[in-house]
Amino acid sequence: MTFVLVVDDEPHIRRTLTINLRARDYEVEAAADGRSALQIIHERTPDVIVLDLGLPDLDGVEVLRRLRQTSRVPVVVLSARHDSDDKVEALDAGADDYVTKPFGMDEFLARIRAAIRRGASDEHDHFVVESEDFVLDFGERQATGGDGGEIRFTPTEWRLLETLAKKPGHLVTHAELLKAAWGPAYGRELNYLRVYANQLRRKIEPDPGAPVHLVTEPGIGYRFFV
Amino acid sequence: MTFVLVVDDEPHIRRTLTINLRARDYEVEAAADGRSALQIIHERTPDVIVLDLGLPDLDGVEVLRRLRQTSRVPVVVLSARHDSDDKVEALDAGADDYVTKPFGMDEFLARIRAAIRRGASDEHDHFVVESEDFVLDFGERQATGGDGGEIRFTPTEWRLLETLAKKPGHLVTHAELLKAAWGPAYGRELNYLRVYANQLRRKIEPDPGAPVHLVTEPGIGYRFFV
DNA sequence: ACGGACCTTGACGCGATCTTGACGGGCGTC
DNA sequence: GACGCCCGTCAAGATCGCGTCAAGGTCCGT
Repeated sequence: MTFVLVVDDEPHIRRTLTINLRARDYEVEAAADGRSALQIIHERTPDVIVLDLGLPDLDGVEVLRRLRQTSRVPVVVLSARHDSDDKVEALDAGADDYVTKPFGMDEFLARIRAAIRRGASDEHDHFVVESEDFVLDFGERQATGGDGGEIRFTPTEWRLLETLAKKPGHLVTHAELLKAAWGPAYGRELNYLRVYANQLRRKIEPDPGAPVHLVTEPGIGYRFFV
Repeated sequence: MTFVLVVDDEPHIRRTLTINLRARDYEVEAAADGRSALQIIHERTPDVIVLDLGLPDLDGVEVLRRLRQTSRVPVVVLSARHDSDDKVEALDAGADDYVTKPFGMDEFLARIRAAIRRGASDEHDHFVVESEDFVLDFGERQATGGDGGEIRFTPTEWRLLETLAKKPGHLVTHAELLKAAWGPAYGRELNYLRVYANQLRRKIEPDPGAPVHLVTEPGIGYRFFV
């Protein structure tokens, strides 16, 4: 089921969008302000987010920026403002699309479909990785050790592990990992990677001193083996 | 350099967009009809495509459909029609964004940036060189010997090998190799090359004393044979 | 305000890698 | 045959990248 998050402070709009989306068999959750939106996103990443710019607490663009630190979820921005500068700002902050109120429902739904289609490419969200030493369930965000005990990961550790596990056996460069786990603004903080690679190894490697799952490719990046 | 393809039958629009994009340091190519657009795409995939719907030969939506059978390149559709149905059709055919003429250049450029940002899903060049004695996978940075065992190369060795392997059979001069592997400041450190050519031969030549893959051209440079 | 979980940042040691200089051999020229 | 040029070979020292650790700092919920 495709999961859509609608963020708008006007109850009327929230209601209209929710009803129309539910009628198309989307699973919809609604938030009235930025904080609760970020909260929901943290708990469960939506497949697409509909975001109004004029929010009571945080600015919509600010929500977008924070979101983009950690995620690539498609975001369709909604706004009453026709001002071109606002559009530019939102798009550069990481919005995928910008729809001006008032808008036709058909067009809106088509843009949502387009956004979901794009997002679907890199998120095989519900996949599970199993090995002798651990089971990683990326759909449920849950990990089990070889002895059956739960392994706990921090959000950043999990994001790293996920981008590595998406391409088992393949080289993933430093830059790719930093972008995926910390956001597009990070590119040179190699020490972060060293610290986290270390932490991951302690949790998934039988012998962290001689890693077999998380292998480093000197000067380039890392490689994950199931 | 980011490569943008502009497809529009109106010379005036083509010119305006090309000039504005080039001013932002994009590499731009323009096509006036659908067939030549598909031709260009076939030769070299752009990072983003700007596509007008009203083309003289093929319909824009048709171009989009054919394109989407083979590629996921971001496409920004341009149209004079405000009609909602057209938007829906284009978006469902695979467009990433839909901009209605007339539009502000700032907004247009922001949408282009957004499209490029999404499309940049860091896939590296995936060229592979195979011979009896080894397989070199430059996308994965992985090398296998004739016996199936892994061959390990240091970062500098890879850079050298890559610049040589890009032109199999062709002469590559000392200066080219030094610039590619060590940077533009290096040009006279021939001894580096000797040391590394030596190391490479030990790893890829069946008989390092009589090299067949990495051949030296006295006084000029080296030549790589598959 | 307090405490805990998490993220950031700097320092340090070790091993791999790079740099540098020296030496010897093949080849052509004088 | 002697010399110079260019290349291959080797090994020692310098440097770099990585793993490791621990001390703040930040953000959150209680």
